[in-house]
Amino acid sequence: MRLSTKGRYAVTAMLDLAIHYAQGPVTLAEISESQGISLSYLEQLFARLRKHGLVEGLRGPGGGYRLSRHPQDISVAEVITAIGEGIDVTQCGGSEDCQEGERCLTHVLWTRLGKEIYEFLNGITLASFLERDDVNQVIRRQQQGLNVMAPNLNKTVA
Amino acid sequence: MRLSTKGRYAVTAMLDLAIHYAQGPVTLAEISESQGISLSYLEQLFARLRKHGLVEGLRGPGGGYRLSRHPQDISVAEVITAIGEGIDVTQCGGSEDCQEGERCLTHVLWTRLGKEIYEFLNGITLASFLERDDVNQVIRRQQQGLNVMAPNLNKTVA
DNA sequence: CTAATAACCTACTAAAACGCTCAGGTAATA
DNA sequence: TATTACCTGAGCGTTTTAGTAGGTTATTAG
Repeated sequence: MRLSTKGRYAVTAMLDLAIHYAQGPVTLAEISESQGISLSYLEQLFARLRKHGLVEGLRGPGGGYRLSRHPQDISVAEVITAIGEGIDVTQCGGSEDCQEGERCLTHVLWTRLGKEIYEFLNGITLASFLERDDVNQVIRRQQQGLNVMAPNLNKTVA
Repeated sequence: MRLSTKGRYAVTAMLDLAIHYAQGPVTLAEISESQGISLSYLEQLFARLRKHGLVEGLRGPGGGYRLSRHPQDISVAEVITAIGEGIDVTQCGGSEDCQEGERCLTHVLWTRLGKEIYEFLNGITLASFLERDDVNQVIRRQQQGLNVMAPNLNKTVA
């Protein structure tokens, strides 16, 4: 479980897709401009998100990216682990071959904590996060006059 | 809120101190050997932990490091933020000067999530973590014949 | 059909962070 | 006074970060 700016980019970009979930695909150029992230960098991040089946890209004019699953079914943990491929491996090999000394203790302690953090983030879905009062307020303020998407998050789109 | 190997080192080292809390100071050399971390690197990490008032060093023969507060009163979040000084600052300055566009949205979204993660890790103290059944079992297995510290975690030491 | 669009792919790069080593301090205790 | 152990800083190789550059495919609007 690694956590850095890279993860922030990925999560906020995914939230962007979630916000416009009912309004068709979003281009990376739009995300790039609105969030101030380099386009090519976004492409690299989305390549990983695509490989992990979180998004799908539609080519050509009118194309862009959209979530391949419902915002309810994508957790923050999934997004973060998708972009951080070389996940933390503890020094003692990884699984079984450490039994003596405290090195094994270190291993147990950290994997326990890491698992806990993962479970926590896995409980937060894109939809659940956007539905929170304070978050929803900001989104609504940004979309004055536009279609508010929040109510649409709860029904499946054909 | 950043999370990497560096944080793992700090947290596991602090847990080490917590385990031996009732048994006097622990030298960095011991931690270095038992956990397989470079001594000088440990010294650098502990310099930061000390600056944040989490540990105190005792010089001279028989010296070492010990927690400056009770394991109950030190959270995992504190340890991680102590060693990661250059904490994540969002691009839009940090606080107030972003009001237009979605950049502000990004800001709000991530700080909200980051705060949540912090609160979660802040709820886990060194003591509470060590008291868990599965963790405690491993510790006990390591300390066969030695003084088991777990019961001591609940009472203050003079 | 054609031209514009936007995903997709590969390689490269400057800067930062990471993990560590080395060399030398300074302070406290036996 | 000698040992122990904290403390500091400089430097170094590697990895990650964040971004650039330049291309190719696929799709669609005109």
